[in-house]
Amino acid sequence: MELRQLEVFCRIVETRSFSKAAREVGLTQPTVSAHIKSLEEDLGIRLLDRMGKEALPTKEGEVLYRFAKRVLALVTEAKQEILRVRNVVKGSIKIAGSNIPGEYILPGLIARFQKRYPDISVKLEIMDSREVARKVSSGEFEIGVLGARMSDARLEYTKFLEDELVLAVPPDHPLAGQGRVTLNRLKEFPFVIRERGSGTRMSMEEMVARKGLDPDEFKVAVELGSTEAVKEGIKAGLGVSFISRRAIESDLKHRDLVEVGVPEISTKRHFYIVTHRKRSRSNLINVFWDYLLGKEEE
Amino acid sequence: MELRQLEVFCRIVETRSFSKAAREVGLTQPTVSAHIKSLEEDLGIRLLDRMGKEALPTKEGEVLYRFAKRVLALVTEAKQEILRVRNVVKGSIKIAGSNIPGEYILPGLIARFQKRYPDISVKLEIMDSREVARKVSSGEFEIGVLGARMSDARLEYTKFLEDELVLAVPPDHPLAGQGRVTLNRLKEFPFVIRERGSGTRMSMEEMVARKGLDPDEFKVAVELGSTEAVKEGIKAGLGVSFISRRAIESDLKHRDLVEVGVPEISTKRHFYIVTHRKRSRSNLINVFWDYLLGKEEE
DNA sequence: TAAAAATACTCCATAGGTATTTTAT
DNA sequence: ATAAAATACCTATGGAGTATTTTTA
Repeated sequence: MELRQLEVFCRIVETRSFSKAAREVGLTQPTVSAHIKSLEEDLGIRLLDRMGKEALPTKEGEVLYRFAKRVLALVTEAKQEILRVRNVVKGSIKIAGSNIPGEYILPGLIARFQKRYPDISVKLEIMDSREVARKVSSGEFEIGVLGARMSDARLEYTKFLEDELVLAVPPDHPLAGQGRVTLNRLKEFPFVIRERGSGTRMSMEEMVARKGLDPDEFKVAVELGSTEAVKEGIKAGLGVSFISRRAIESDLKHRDLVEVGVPEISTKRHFYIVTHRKRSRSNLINVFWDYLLGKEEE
Repeated sequence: MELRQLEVFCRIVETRSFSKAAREVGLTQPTVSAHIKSLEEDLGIRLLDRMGKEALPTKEGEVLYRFAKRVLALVTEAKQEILRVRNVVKGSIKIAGSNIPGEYILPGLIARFQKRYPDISVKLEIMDSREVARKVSSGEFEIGVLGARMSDARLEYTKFLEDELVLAVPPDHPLAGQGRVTLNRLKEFPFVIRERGSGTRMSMEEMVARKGLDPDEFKVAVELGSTEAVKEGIKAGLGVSFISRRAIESDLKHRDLVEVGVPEISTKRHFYIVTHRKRSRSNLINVFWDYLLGKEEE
């Protein structure tokens, strides 16, 4: 059974004529005859009584007609709905955000985004950068924002905002009064660091690696699973750490933490928007994507 | 857009794989790929994101999936319903009956028929024989019962019960005491006759025509549109008439009318079941048809 | 006779296949 | 390396046409 056949069939029932139906659907009469023959053979039942002047549906034909009309209407509706959905800016977006962007950057951006697009609901889930990458890669999330590129050929990264990793120490720390420190000297002090999978951790390791040093040369006092935990760890005197300036702005202001420069290394890093290379972006995601990048330029 | 394509598409969405879907619908993977390609080109939109390991529907694909499932379910339902309807003995039958069968024969038969098939509702419409033929010919009725064959190549007649036309006169009529009369003598008496289109009228005319007489040789006092009207006309002394024995049984018994024999002519006639030669008989009609002919044999 | 449907046929698009390549994990 | 999808290519079915015949009003 084919849709074209159903269309032809319906037209015949409506016009009571093969020839008229043929004209109306833009086919020739023999083609229409063939369609009906094929349909009747397919169902194993006579659908139309050809009564010379007019063709009338049999009992079974009447049943088919009712169903066929519904089927054809559904197909038409589906096509319209598909076209409509393409341009619609209404629905919901799921974003995977790593710790720093998810806690210090995205909430504000999303709040403003929702003011501009009140019909789009946004859901943000926070996890570490490795998870962000994994879940975008697997298709669970369409879009993510994270603090380091995770190597995965399926992923496409777009540079987002710039960030700076600051060496933060407690106010009573030996380095607190010095303002700056060499990398070599730093090795003497225990560190509080994030888990593997954290973008901050990765950026940190890259920074020292670029100077030819092995991250393992540094002393690790404790490994913690979130930015806030690391901050508290530093304040408690467990050690020092590189940490996003965005996460400790108020701490620096209140001198709960003190920044120490490390002139040898570049402490800049980027956040990235990550999407799946092979996944088509929905209209909604495009709107959000454009919004994020627009904000960056401001 | 074709139904096969929709089926393949749904299977891919469900299995998240072209190959698995291909196996499940009994096609090869390249064929499945081609179907999706064709569907996507047809709609002008990407429906599935091929993400290596798994294929996920796009936003538009999700919309199509929901519609496609409904369409396919409808088609399945339609097929089942068509098969079901073929064997069902439930529904309604419309019968066109001419005056004599409609008033004196069918009501009783239909009453017994409905006891045997309580799920079949029967509607009987009474009209003269010509109308019965016309309405079956035009397809308005599937079946009719009438008192004379109307020439119409589209119609198929099946002999039904036998009937007899009786020359009926009022009790005070000159012929009433004689028991029999010659055709020639009959020409002296005015007739009450049915309208053209009546089976009784046609049978009557055929009877005399078979004897080489012109029906116009008889005197027509008045032409009336129903059997009952003719009966009343005879009783009122307007004239005599040939009339179905079935219609005047009680009148003869009570001597409200008197039968006069006309030995020269055969007064037998048949009723007929009439259907359209080219119209397929529904199951219901077949059941009724069989019932009628079964009754006749009893 | 005129109009409608069926039939016969031709043509070609495409659904289907197999074999192979490309791509992604 | 393996598995999936895409591509290339071939075949045959059947959808579409034209021309004609058959049927019926």
